[in-house]
Amino acid sequence: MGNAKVGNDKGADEAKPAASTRGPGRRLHGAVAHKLGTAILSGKYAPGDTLSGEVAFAEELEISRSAYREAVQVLTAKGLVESRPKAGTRVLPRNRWNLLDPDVLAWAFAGEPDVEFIRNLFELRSIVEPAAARLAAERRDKSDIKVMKEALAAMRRHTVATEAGRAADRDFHNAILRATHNDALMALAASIGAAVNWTTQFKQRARALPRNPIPDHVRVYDAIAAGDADAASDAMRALVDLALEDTRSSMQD
Amino acid sequence: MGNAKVGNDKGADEAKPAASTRGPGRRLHGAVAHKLGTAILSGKYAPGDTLSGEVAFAEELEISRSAYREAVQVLTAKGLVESRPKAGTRVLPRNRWNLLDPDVLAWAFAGEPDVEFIRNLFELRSIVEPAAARLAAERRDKSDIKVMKEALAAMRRHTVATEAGRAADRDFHNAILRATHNDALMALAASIGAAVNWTTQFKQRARALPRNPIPDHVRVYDAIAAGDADAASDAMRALVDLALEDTRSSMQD
DNA sequence: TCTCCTTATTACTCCGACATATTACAGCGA
DNA sequence: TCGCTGTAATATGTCGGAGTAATAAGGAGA
Repeated sequence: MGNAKVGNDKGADEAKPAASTRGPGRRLHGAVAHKLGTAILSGKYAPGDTLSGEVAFAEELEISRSAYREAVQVLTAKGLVESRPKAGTRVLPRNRWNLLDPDVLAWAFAGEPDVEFIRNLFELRSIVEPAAARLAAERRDKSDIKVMKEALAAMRRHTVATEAGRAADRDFHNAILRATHNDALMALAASIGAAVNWTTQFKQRARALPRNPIPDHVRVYDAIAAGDADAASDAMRALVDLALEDTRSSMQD
Repeated sequence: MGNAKVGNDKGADEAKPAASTRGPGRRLHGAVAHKLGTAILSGKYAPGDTLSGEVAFAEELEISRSAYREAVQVLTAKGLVESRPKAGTRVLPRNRWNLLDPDVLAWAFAGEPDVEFIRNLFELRSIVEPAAARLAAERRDKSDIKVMKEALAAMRRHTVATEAGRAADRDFHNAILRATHNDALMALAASIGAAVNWTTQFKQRARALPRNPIPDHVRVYDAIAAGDADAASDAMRALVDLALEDTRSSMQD
């Protein structure tokens, strides 16, 4: 069989390979992609910067070149970097980034998120969500309403101060997007849901829940359930505007 | 130096490694990702299906496991597939796909695109673009107007029948998104631009340019240049509605 | 019937080498 | 001196194989 041991014997007391967060179900290259992604989004590597060569960087991270390359492929797929022979791997300009990608959003909010970017996300919400609520009011079926009702009940039960409550909030908004029966809009749900989640988390970080969000949500729900498109659109617009106001006031401190 | 030849000697007359489209600047794993991506988007591999194991599939494609794995990482990053030990690599349900990702959109339009999906994309356009035109009218600066003016001139010069004309059309819409000075909206530009491009290509495939799109664009441009937000929004809404109508009529044949 | 454990399968990680593409420079010619 | 062309250096790209770890499935026991 051969006793030639060539595998990864990283030494008996080398501890662990630096990849900080690495639970089960979280692969090594995924952890590295997360590490590099947050580094880029936080500005540690600016657009135009060239990363150290594969060999050097992989060695620095104490991982194999294969794992490093697979991580870079992920970043490339999301438009963050570009690799060319001889030229190296360099960070692309910001307008090439897929900012709506759920992972990229997660990386953006991993550190201290840009205030201007949060404003932009709310502007996107204020465009998409009222229109989505209008369509949902026109097209929702019984099961859509059921999901929204349950999400609303869960929000009431847990409040948005808990993780379960925020998940219910996300579910509520996702249910509206799904009720439009439009795949393209549903794809935005992941992005918008992420924005909803992290911004609410930010709101309550600053001050303890400045306002009860339940009534706003109930108004949206009632309008959609009643099939009143105009009312649904208006109610959702009011909800987003109020959420933006709360978030803005808690960020200006 | 050793004469032990172990590298990739694919035989003298093996032709090429099956990866069909593979130009310079187009890596092997990129080509494989494209191949698999189009296969998934076209429905050749349905959600829930399990791909053959790494070894078997890589062998079938006549590429190394490394290249195959890097391609799969790309698909994973875009939410198309998920890999787990023992379970294999399986196609995720459609609602997990990042349908707004430019590459995914390209793969979706590589074959015969779903008519319903095109309708959904137009619905997204009819939500986002009028709102974007409104913001652009409020925030545009001189350079924004300049870019739009040039794109419009290029459209007039080449007509949308040519590739250069379609590129100008895309540039025009991108310029509007960019004039909002909102990063999140600009990220949508890539997706919407792709939709604009392929749908116009489809329109003229069926019938030779049913209507001159220039006047619609001029109305939008004038309103934005004049800073009239309401007019810009209305003009853009009309433009998208007319484009949808043209596309729909050319698809129903 | 249910839970726990064992086992087999599959993806995951590592390694070292060779191939290829692209940049940068040097030499040459106009 | 300027511009072009061919050559060499270098980093990414690709390859094959070996060994590890995680998980789903099946079997043993309660």
